[in-house]
Amino acid sequence: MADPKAGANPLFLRDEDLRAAIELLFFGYRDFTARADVILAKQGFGRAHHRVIYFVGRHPGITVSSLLDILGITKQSLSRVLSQLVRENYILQKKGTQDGRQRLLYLTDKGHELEKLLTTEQRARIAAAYKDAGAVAVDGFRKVMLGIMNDSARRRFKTPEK
Amino acid sequence: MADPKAGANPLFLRDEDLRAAIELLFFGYRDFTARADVILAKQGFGRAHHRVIYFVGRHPGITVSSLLDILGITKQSLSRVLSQLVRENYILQKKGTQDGRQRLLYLTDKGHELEKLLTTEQRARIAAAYKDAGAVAVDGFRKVMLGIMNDSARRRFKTPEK
DNA sequence: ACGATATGTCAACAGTGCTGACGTATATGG
DNA sequence: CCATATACGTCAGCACTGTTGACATATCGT
Repeated sequence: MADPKAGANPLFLRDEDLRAAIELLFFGYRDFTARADVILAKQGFGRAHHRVIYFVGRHPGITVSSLLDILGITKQSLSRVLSQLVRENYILQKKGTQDGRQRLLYLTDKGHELEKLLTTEQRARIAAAYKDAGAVAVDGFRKVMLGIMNDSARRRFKTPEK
Repeated sequence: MADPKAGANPLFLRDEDLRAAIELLFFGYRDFTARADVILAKQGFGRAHHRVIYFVGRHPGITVSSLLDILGITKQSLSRVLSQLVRENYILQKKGTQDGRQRLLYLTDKGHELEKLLTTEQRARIAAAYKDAGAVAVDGFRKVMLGIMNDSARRRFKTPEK
């Protein structure tokens, strides 16, 4: 694009720029998830399984309700994939010690293995894109993505959760 | 197991940074599409309908096979939503003049209306995020998203296609 | 003891991918 | 002109994932 979109007039957003952004998100997200989808299909799993595996790996001991908050789906939808993952020994449930109603979720070794298999390619893809783009671009990417998401999701990134 | 972060990655890319990127994409994309999904649901449509509406609006006169290339789905999947959109008068098909086998796709007025309704909020969301982030960040966002997507998709952005 | 909360489950339905199998119209090369 | 390839459409069936609605059980807190 030989167009002066930056510089003197940085806030002037043409329709073309907005359309481009929509498409960057569409193609980027599609290609980002495509490889993992293939691996999942071979195991009889889908993207929902991946998300559960991912976030349980990310937050060991997470409760079912926290996981529901993160995923933004109904408990019935989660139950379908979660119970399958527990049954097939990818995820372990432990009764909460403070609150016995809770079922704390952990990856088993088998679960860790699958998580690694699934996200290795995704991490490599991100790492390569980050490296090519450079540190300043990475910071810009973060800023824009944070701006796109809802407040509730943005808060996850603002407050260090560990 | 608890901490494989620093060390392996050049350019200071910690495991934490890569995980954050994965989550930025997940939450960003999820929230980006959520509002449009609600509007679509009210019409008995889904995200697939939106994509068809969007890309036909973007490329008036596009052929079915080009649309298939862009969407990356099978013709049977496309047919289901496309024939519905044609039947309900959102999209118009014209027989190709050079090649009579082709069915060139156009939005009807009704189609344009729906497209506008669907993407107005998305554009506003992008515009707000872009404004907050600033021109430098926008450029970085573009760079990273281009780096994440596959070559074939990236080419759509490199070569100005109109 | 009682109401609220955390979780699980059964059932039905919708949307959107997929594969496989055909069918028609049109273009193109020999 | 004919044979083959291409563009498009469609029927059928299956899988995954989201939804709503209705219940059920265990546990917590008062």
